[in-house]
Amino acid sequence: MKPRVRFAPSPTGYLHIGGARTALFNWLYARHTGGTFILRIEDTDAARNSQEAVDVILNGLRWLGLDWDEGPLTGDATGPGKGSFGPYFQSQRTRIYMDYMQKLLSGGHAYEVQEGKDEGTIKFKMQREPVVIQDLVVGEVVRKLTDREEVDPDFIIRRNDGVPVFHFVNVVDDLQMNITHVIRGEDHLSNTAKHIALFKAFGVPPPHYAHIPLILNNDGSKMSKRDFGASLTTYIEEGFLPEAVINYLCLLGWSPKNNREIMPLNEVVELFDLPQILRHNARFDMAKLIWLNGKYLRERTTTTTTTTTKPPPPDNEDFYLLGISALTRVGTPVEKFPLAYIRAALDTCRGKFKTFSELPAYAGFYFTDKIEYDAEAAKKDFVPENKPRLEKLRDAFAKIPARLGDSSSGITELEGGGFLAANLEAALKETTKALGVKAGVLVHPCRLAVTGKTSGPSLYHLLEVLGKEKVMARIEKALANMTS
RNA sequence: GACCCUAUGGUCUAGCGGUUAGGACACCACCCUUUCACGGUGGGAGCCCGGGUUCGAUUCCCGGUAGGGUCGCCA
Repeated sequence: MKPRVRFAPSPTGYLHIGGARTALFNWLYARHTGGTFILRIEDTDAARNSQEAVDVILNGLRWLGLDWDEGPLTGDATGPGKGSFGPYFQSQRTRIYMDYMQKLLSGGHAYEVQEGKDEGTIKFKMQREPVVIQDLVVGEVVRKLTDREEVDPDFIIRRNDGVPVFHFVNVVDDLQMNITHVIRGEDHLSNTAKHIALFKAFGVPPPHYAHIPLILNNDGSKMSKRDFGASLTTYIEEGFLPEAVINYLCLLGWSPKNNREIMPLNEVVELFDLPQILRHNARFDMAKLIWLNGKYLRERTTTTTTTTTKPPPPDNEDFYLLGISALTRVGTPVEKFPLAYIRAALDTCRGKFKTFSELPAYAGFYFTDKIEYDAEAAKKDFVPENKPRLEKLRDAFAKIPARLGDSSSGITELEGGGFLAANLEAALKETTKALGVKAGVLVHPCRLAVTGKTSGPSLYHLLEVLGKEKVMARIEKALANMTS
C-alpha cells in the first residue's frame, strides 16, 4: 500500500517556519514513495478560525511549491476540495466525530463525567501501563505515566460544550483518512501515547510515526510567533526566493551526507527518507539562508546587462517585479520613473545583493535627487585636493553628448558616441592619466557625489543609467560642498 | 514536580571503535576588481562532563549537566 501522509495545521493566522518544514518533510516523503500528500485543516477551535487564516496556510504552501493531492482548494471551509476522504476541514466533520465518539462510548472506552471539575465532558479511559512507541526517527520510546497522569490518566476527548478535542479528532481523522505515516513535530512525541491508545480502542493498528526535531532560534531558545523569521510570510515579504527557503529547510534536520549544500528539490526527493532524519533540534541560521538566497538569486540573474549591451535574460520578468515591489514596499517612488529606466537601474544591481530587502539601500539613489553623503566617506573623499580633480572629470564628462531624451527614457541612444558606460570609462581613464593618478582617486569621489555611498553598482554603468543631466547636476552639487 | 527526546567548532552537518575529525555558513587575512558583491587562496575555531566496556573511545553502556518537548474543556 502506498503511503498516505498529511500536514494538519491549525489556522492560527500564520504559518510557522517549523510547520512549513513539517509540510515539506511530509511532501518529500510522499513524492519519494509515490504516496499521497494530504492537507487537512484542524479548525475545531472555531473562535479564532477564519478564511483568511486558512489562506495564509494555502498561500504559504503554494509559494513553497508544496502541492497537495487531497485537501481544500480554497480557504472556505464549506468550499470545494479534492480527494475522496473529505471533508478536509475538521469543522465540517462533526458527523464523523459523533459516530466515532459513540463507538468509544458503547465499547466502554469512554465515559461522560458526572461530577467534579470535568463535569459534562467525555473522557477516554487511558491505559495505566507505559505505551511503547515505535518511531521511525527516534526509535523505540517507552512512554511512562507522569506523576499527574498517575493520579488520573484519563483525558478529555469532548468538551462540555460538545466539541471534540484535538487528540480525539486527530486520531479519528488519521484513521478515517487511512493515514499510514504520521510525520510531525517532536512536540507531539509525548502525546503519541494517547493517540496509540485511542487507535487501540478503535481496534485498528496505529500508523507509523516519525517525529522530527524542532527548529529553534539561533540562540537555542524556542521559536515563537514573535521571533523574527518565525512566520513564513516574512520570507515572502522580504523577497526571498522560495527555492532558497526550501533548500535551506531541507538542510535543517536532514542531510544528503555527501557535503552538498545546494540541491534541486527533485534530487532531494530521490534521496529523502525518514530514518536518516536527524534526532536533535536545529537552530535557525538566517545568515546561511541569506547566503543560499544569494546563490539562487545570482544563478537566476547573473548577467550584468545595461541599456547599451544585450537585452536582459528572457525569463527574468520576476526579477524586475520583485525588485519593484521591494522598492515600493519602503516607499520608493518608482512609479514616477519610466519602466525602461527602472529596469535599466535594476539591471545594474544584478548579482550584487543576497535578498531583495537589501535593494532599496543599494539602488535608492536612482530614484531620488536628495543625495545624502556617507559622512565618513565625505571626510575622506571630499577633500580640497580632490576638488580640481573632480572638476576635471566633470569637464571630461561634459564633452560627452547626452543620449536622446536623456535621463527619463533610458533606452534611446546616440550612435556609439553618447553618455554610455564605455565612453564614460574612457573619459575617466583619460582624466586620471592626465592627472597622473590612479583610477580610484577619481572613482571614489565621483561615486560618492552621484550616489552618496561608497559602494554600489558599477560606476560607469550607473552613470549611464542615471543620464548626463543628473550626473552633471550631482557632481556640481558635490563640488559646491567641497572647499578649495 | 513527573515523564520523554537530544548533545561534533558560533551555526547547519559528515564521520559512529583506531581519521592529520571532512564539508558549508559566519568570522579574519591576502589575491582579483572602478566600489560593493562574486570568485580564489590561507587562517582561527569542535567531539558537554564523569565513570565504565575495550589493547584502544568522538563513536558502545551508565550517571551528571545543559537544551528542548509533554503532562489543558489549545492544536
